[in-house]
Amino acid sequence: MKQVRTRFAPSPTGFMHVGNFRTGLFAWLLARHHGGTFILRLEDTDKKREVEGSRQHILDVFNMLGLNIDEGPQTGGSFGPYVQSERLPRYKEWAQQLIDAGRAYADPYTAEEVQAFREQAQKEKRPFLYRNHRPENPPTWDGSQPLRFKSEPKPYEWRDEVMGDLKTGPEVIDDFILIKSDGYPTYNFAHICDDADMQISHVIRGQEFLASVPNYLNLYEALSIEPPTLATMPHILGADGNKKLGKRDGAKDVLDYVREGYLPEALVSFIATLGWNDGTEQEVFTVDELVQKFSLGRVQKSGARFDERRLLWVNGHFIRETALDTLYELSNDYWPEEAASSPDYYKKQVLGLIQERLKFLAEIPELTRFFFADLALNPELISGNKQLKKLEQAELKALLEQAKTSIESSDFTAEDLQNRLNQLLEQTGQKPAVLFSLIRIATTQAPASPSLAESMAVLGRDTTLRRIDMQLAAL
RNA sequence: GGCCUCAUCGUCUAACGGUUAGGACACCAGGUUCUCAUCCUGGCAAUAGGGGUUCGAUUCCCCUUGAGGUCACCA
Repeated sequence: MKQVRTRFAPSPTGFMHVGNFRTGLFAWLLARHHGGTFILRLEDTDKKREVEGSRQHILDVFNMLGLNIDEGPQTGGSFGPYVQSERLPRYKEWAQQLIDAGRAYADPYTAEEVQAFREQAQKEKRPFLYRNHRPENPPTWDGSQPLRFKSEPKPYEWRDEVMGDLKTGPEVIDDFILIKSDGYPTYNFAHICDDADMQISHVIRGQEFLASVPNYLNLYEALSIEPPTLATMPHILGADGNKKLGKRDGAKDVLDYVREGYLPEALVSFIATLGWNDGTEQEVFTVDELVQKFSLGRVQKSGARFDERRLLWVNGHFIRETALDTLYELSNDYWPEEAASSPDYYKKQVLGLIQERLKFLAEIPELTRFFFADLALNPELISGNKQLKKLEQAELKALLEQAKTSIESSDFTAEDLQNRLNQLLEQTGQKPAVLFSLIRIATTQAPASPSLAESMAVLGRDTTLRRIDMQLAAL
């Protein structure tokens, strides 16, 4: 089997969303699965749309999600340059080959004239075909006009690794532009040349290119290039509606998820299983498992809706699976301001207590703030508690006093505290829902917290008793 | 409008032509000595419609419907 070389070829026109990224991920997985090479190529032939910083952004995404690039703008490689704007002379050579063979010609029309043809076709409800207006004696191409491909319309049948066997008639083949009047090649031309020059074995791309494939096949023939294996990915759709996921309708930057504390492995597992599965009932995958099991044949043909709730679950799953020490390292940027002066061992204990209820790391502050600072007394926690609101203030106060007495003499290990809490249940005859809620509210002033004994053990004697006193004073 | 693609629970999906159509997320109910979670148990919920082929169709074929893509000097 020939060497597998896949590429991801984004244009640097802004951030990368989940839909874009998945195409890159699948190309990467395919290369890794076959022990091949993964190439990043920047398609920056539209200078008007280029966005400053996109190039770095794309590299950041791959870097942060742990997808290493074998050849690319930053890494280099023996088929460079890997930026299309630096390959202009090469496209001229390919173009000359077509001109010499009589398969390319200068477009003599103005943009307005072509637009008029287009509108005419639209009015007549016909698809627009430039070749219906192909000039009989085109001028010599001097670079100031667009250079067009002289197509040879014919039917095609080809195999797509995802979509299966496809076929079209000659009516979809047209004379598309190879080189624009600004001297830059179009995607349609440049990617064909580059894929050939870079010996790409598999082209993986989105469904929006499916309709253009026959044109590409026509061009491959004209250039005597053996076409690579083609694989078309269905679109990822936005959460609501059926529209392809796009920047306009609020698709989020992949790096935003990273910033919010979604773990790289969770993002990779989730995105990979959006339109791919291994045929078993396995729901989450490590990167190694994906590399081992990935195949284009099991990629879904239909579009998949992006459901953030599932991502949330996958991420929570990975957070719970992660060793505490590792999770603590990852949590570094997410602690609340109040924790600034707290020692590592303390923060790590806190993290251990909230690990199983953490969905993404940016939740750490709201889940842990009371471990680092006394929160203001919140009377609604008691008045709104369906057990506690039934009791008189005096009863609550007496109960809390009694609890304090017992807790005061604890050594503040979680075990001892739990024993004392159990004794208090017997002594007071109260239900846990009453006694524990009261103490929990007093010591945390938070609507939710980890289990009581463990929380108090981490908070320590001074803080626990101080907060109980503050609550007593308010009752 | 032409051409192309797609179609299983709300969502992601599984099912050599033979299954009570399976799993997961979400949701609902119960359990785990307090809250929020985790975990466990149970529940709700799907083959778009119509024709064929076949002993038998989610699966193969045709039509309809619906959704998406494309018809750029954007990719």
